[in-house]
Amino acid sequence: MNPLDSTRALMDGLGTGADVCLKCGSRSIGLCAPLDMAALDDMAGESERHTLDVREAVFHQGDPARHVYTLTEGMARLTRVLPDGRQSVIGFRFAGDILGFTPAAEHAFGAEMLTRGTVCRLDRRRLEQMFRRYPVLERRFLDLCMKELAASQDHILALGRFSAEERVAAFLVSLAEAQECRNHVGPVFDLPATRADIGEFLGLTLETVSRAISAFRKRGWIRLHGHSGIELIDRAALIGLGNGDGADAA
Amino acid sequence: MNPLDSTRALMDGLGTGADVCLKCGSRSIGLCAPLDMAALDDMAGESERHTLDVREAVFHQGDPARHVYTLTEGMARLTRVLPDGRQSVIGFRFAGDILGFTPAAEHAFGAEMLTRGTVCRLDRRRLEQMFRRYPVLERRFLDLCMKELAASQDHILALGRFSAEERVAAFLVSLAEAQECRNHVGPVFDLPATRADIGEFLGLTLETVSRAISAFRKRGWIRLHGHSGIELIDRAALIGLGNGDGADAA
DNA sequence: CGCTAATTTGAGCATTGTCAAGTGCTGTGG
DNA sequence: CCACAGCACTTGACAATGCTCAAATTAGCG
Repeated sequence: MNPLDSTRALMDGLGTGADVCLKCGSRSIGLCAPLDMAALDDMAGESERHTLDVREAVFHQGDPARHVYTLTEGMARLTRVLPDGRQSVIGFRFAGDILGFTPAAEHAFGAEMLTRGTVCRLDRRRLEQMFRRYPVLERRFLDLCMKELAASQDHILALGRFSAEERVAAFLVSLAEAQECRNHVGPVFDLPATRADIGEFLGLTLETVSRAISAFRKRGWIRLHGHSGIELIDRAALIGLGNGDGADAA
Repeated sequence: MNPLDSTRALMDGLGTGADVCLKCGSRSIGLCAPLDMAALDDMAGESERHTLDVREAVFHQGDPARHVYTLTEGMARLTRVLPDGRQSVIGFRFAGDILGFTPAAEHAFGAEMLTRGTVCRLDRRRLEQMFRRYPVLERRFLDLCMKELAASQDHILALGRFSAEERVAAFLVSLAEAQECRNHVGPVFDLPATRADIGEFLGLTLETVSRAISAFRKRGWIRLHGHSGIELIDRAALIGLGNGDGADAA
């Protein structure tokens, strides 16, 4: 593969347009945004592009963490399995997000595609070299990490304090915002995660997720388009539920 | 205050001994571990030490994030309040931990002391200058951030998939390990968090936390020493519950 | 020693999980 | 292009975990 193609792939997938995203507030998503062309060419020589099928794993929990991935196309879920077999979805990732960056020797969770998609793979040792050569890149990682930490804390809040419907509402809104961040057009969003995936993410059973979604549908807040399309009709209502700005507010 | 005193305070509080902690695996806790003496002196000139009382706030949710704090003594809780008044404890922090570092303009959560203690306060702009002068410091922040992120994901797993008793067991074990990391001696650990604090952290009510602790006591797994002392008699049993290594394991 | 706050414990109830059966996409093969 | 098979989803009835409300008990602190 031509190294420059790989660079373009990274840039395209990462959505490195000059515009500021109105929803997520960041100047751009993805890893390489702060690098100039010379640095990008430098980096591109080291990265490989891979295409993955639905339900295919990017890496497994426990794998040696030899690479860092950038999801350039598609949607993935991060899963963690407990010793007794219980599984949990830690989070979802979209085009432009980084997968599998860790200072640990092994991946603490697995990553599987929910759609067909592509990833850019970069050797971890090479990334460390890049850090030394382009310090701005390390700062980029730190900022992304902090942002992810903030998102994790939001999720902790949701799991600890929100009812089933509140969690599902918050999830739907954040899914819509994530897709709007990535230049989605039209009122219908992709929902490639199954009810089971959503349930494992929100700490609910798939039946409870289904009931919540049905309830929203019956209230006219959403409309379903087949199994993988969803339209938010009354987003304000969903946000009201999902923000913890409940009716019991003083 | 003498700048060098402040440096010592940082070093002491951060537990920067040369030994590797057997429990948490890191070479040392705290911020300044990788800096040499010259850098420490440089940094010390910028930091201020503060003593705080029980239940006093280090900073509030929504405050402009002008400073970064190092908790040098005592235990603190991080809290987040929702618009409707529901509150959640995001986490607990101990001597050596960093508080309030964020790239955002405002603190997304508040920090309050659970015990009397001291913090070292460093201006955020000065910290950014330190990053440029000592790049190793930025890497230190990145590693700490990744570690915290991993801890958050563990917590997400616990909130989403663990029963009440499993969560309380995991909390007690992690509390014990945190104190052992910080050179605690003897079998009795401090438990300055109230049942309500623990409940808000674990997504449970204080009554449910109390029932779980009572159950452990009746099984002989723990012994209470007043309201703020706890002794783990059968740690293996608690770990078995709290690891998700349940009885249903194959 | 007495006051206050934290904790413990109990009883009833609500939300969510479990189990089960039925419906409707979606994609594949004829 | 259509029929069928498989999977995801929906819905219902019941059970259980954890919450709510209430009262009693204990620890800590002056």
